[in-house]
Amino acid sequence: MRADPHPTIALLQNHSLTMVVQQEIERAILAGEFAPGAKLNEAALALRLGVSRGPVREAFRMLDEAGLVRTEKNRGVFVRDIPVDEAIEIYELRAAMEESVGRRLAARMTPAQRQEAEDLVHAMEAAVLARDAHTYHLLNLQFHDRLVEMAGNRKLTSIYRKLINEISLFRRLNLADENQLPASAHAHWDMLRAITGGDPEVAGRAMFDHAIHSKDRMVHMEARRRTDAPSSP
Amino acid sequence: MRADPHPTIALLQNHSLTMVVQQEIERAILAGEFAPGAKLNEAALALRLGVSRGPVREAFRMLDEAGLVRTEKNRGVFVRDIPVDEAIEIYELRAAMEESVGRRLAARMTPAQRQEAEDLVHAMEAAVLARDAHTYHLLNLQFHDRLVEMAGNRKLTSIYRKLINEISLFRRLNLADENQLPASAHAHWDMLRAITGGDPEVAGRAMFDHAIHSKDRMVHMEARRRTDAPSSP
DNA sequence: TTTTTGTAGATTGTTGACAATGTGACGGTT
DNA sequence: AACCGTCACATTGTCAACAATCTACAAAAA
Repeated sequence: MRADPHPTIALLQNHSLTMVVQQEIERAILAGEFAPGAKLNEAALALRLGVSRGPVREAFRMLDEAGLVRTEKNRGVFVRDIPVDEAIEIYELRAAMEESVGRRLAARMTPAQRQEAEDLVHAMEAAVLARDAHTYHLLNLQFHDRLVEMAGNRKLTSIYRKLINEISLFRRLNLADENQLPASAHAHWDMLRAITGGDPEVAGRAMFDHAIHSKDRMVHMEARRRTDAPSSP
Repeated sequence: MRADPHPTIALLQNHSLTMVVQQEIERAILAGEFAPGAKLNEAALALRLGVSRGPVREAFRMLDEAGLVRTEKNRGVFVRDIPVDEAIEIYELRAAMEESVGRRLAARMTPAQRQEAEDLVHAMEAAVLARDAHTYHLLNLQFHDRLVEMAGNRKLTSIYRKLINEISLFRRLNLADENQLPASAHAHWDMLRAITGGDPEVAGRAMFDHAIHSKDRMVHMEARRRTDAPSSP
C-alpha cells in the first residue's frame, strides 16, 4: 500500500521528457499551430522545447501510432492530412460507437448525468443566440465526449477520442453554418430525449442517425467544394 | 506520379530499424515469448536484435501507444496484463464494431467473398473433426478478421485488429472447450446465413449476439476460476 | 528480531556525436 | 533551353557515453 504522493512529486514521477514533448506537440497540432501536411523538424522542435532529439523522436513514434503524424523514412515526419475517404470511414465508425453509447445510456444514465447533459445543451443554445459558432463547436464536442464517457466503457472512450483527434486533422472540416445552428441544437434535445426515454434501440438509433447526419453534411460540403473549384487550381 | 518501387527497394525504404524492432517485439509478445506482466529489458533486447537502445526505446513508445506494453518511468516497460474489466470493455466494443460489420456485409458482400467465408467455416469444421482446438482458434480469428476486412472500412479494420491484439494479452483467455467446438462452428454457419440473407439488421444482430456470447463465456470462465481458486493462492 | 540506513550494481533517461540519406543548386554538355 | 552529373548542405538514422534513478543486499541501530 502506498499513499498518493504530493502532486508535484506525482508530476515528476509520471512525466518523462518524452511524455511532455508528446503532449506539447499533440496540443500544437490540434490547436492548428502545425497545419495538416506540414513537416515537423526534429532539431527545431528539440530546440524549441529545450531538449535533445531523442525524446522528440520517441514522441514522434507515439504520435505516429496515434495517427496524428505520418513518418517517411529518411524524409521526416509530417502532420497527417486525413483524406476524404478516411474521414468518411471515421465518421461511420464513430456512428457505430455512438449508437452503442446511446443504447447503454438509455439503460444506465443517472439523474445527475442527465442534468449535466441538459446543462450542456442549454449552453449550446446560448451560443446559438450569441451567434458564437466557435463556442458552439466546442460545446458540441464536449457534449458528445461526455455522453461517451458516461457510457462507462473506458476503452471505447479512449478510442473515440483518438478518432475525434484524427477528424480534426481533416482540413476541409467546416464549422457548421450559422444558420444551421438552431436546428443542430434542436437535434441534440431530440437525442437527449431519446436517451432519457429509456429504450436502448431508440436511443442508439438516435445517436447513430445524428452521427450519420454529420457525415452526410461533411460529404455534401466536400462534393460542393469539388464542383466549385475544379481539379487543379 | 511515382511507380511502385522494386520490392527489395520498398523493403529498405519502409523498414527503419525502429520498425523492424517494433514488429519483432510485437510478434514475440503475441506469440507468448514474453508473458503478460513480464519486464522488457532495453539493453537485453537491443543485444538480442543487434541494435542499440535507441530504436528499441522508440519501438517501446509505439507498443505503448498501441496498448501492448505499459511504461513505468525509471522502472521500465512491461508487457501489459489486461485486467478483466478492461477485457469485458473490449469484448463489448468489439461487439458494436462487428454489428456494424454485419450490417455492411449484408448489403455489399460479393459472391467471391461469400465463398471465401464459407471455405473458412468448412476449414473450421475440419478442425473440429480433427479435435484440433488450436487450428480452430486460428481459423476463428481469421474468419472474423476477414469479415471485418470485407466490410471495407480500413479504420475500423485497423482498430479491430488492435483490439484483438490486446485481448490476446488477457491471461485468463481460454481456448474453447473441445466439446463446445461443434456448437461454435454451427454458430458461424448461422452468422454467415444471417449475412447472406441480406437484411442488415438481422445480420448485424447476429454478429453482435455472437460477440456478446464470446464475452459471456469469458466472464463465466473467469467467475468460475475465481470461486475455484480463492483470493490468494 | 526487526527496522533503518548506506552502498554498490543494474537499469533507465538523456544527450551529443557520427554515419547515412535526401535535397537543391551549380555548372557543363547536348 | 533541357538534361545530367557533381557537390555542398540540411536532415534523419543510429550509436555509445554519461547522468539520474531504482533495486537489492548487507551492516548498523533499535
